[in-house]
Amino acid sequence: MNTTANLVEQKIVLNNSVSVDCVIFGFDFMQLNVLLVDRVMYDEKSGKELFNDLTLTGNHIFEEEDLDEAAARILFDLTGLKNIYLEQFYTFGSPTRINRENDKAWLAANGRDPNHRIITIGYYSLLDTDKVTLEWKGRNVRWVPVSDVTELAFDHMEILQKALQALRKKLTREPIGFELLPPKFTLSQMQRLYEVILGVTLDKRNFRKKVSRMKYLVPLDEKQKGVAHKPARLYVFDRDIYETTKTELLDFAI
Amino acid sequence: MNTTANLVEQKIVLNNSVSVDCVIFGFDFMQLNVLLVDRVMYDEKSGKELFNDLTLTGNHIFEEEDLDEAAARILFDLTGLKNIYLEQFYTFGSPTRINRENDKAWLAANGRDPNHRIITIGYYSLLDTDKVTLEWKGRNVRWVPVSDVTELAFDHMEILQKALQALRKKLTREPIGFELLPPKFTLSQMQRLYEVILGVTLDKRNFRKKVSRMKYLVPLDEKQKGVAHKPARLYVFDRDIYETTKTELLDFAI
DNA sequence: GCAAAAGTGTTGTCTCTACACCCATGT
DNA sequence: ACATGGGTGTAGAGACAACACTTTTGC
Repeated sequence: MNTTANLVEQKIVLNNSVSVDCVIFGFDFMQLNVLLVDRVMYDEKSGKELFNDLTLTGNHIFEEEDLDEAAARILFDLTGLKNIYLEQFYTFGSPTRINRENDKAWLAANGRDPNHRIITIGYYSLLDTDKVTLEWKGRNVRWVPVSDVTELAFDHMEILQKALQALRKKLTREPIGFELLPPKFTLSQMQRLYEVILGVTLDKRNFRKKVSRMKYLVPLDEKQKGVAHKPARLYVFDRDIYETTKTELLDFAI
Repeated sequence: MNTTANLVEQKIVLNNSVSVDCVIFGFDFMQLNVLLVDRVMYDEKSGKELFNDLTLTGNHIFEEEDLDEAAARILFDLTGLKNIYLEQFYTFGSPTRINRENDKAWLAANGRDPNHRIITIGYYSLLDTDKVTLEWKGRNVRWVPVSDVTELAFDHMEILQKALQALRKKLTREPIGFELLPPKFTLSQMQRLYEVILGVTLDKRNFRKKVSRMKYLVPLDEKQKGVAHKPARLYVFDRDIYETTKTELLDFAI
């Protein structure tokens, strides 16, 4: 869904039947958030508010633009960040994607044909909420804790759920979380990251035992400073070691 | 890519920028095959063969048709089979997907604009080669062992590789292979299935130990008949037990 | 009786879960 | 001195890889 129409006018879009939707997850050590856009619709005559809800962030694809590039552009336009972890997870194209009255009314009011099907390619990304100054902060884009989201416009709730599922599956198999930690981090910070994103609690000793087997997690001779408790050892994530030692898990599950 | 143009004319297609490509894997206990379509192009004047290669199977999406339905229709048109395991795995939309001369010439000769980008949604499916009577058998659709495929038209080699990767990952985590076995099967047949599709060899005793922990694999009081060796016990896959006992693996990997 | 595939057990190593206390620092 | 999070070990259970011989059938 196009929620940033002002940007589209600058270039020729590929066509009006395909878009990219980004599920932008933000992690802040407290909770997992998702970036949502306010959608408000007023009655044309009375000016009365008809509804006020939220959508994911999306946009059209430009000519000469790869799908990944379109997703990265949407992310950049909203956050000013580049080179962020971004992954395609599913494409949504049911002919009945848009069938609620609110959604049809909103499209019609925004100059689009509510009966024209749009296929949208879903991407999710994961970034540090605190590193972002939202371009539209305080206006209509904001972070919402994922656990608070119960309803979204269009079929965006379904897209969000599928994105969350894909993110969690990925995080359990690959080290995609280290961009969210400081370059030097403590094991407690790392544990907290996994707990927040996976929505579980983990045993501290067992977590450390597991982690001590990850060769790409390099302990430093350096400790935290200025904390009112025993200072923790710092670690770094070594991508080179990860790339050279990683092994496919082809062992099949019960 | 549209390789079954005769079918498209019957209905209105959604638009000319989106298609579905199916990577149809066929298993036959000997090897893993993929269904490919011959693509031959002749010189207009001399009638000389310009090239002769292979493509995956694909088609446009009709109005009022869900993406999954489009993929199922392509599969049905080629094999006459319905209710086959089918899964969306990735969407390909690079602006430079089609940039080889052969591909451009072929599109132009088939009345399409070689510079018009088509985004294609990839599905893979998995079925029993022997259960299929190819609708176009002997004409231009045929099974090719996956290991023999080194080159395909367009970006279809990339699509095939990504499909194979997705299939293998899925097979290691979920019981998607039982449609390929007879309703009552032996453990050796099941082991062979995993070996062929994953491209590995497994230890018989360890395989059976693992399998004996899968409660949804129910041993019968019934044995093979008419085989010139010790007859094997037969098993059935119980989907109900699988659904009720399956558990998410959220344990994260090293 | 022979060919062909079925079926079975052990050992050593590793990983998992569950669980409770002392340590180093800032205030 | 106290509050705060850091850091550690064990035991029992289950899973893993490696490895070789006997059994049952059809011919």
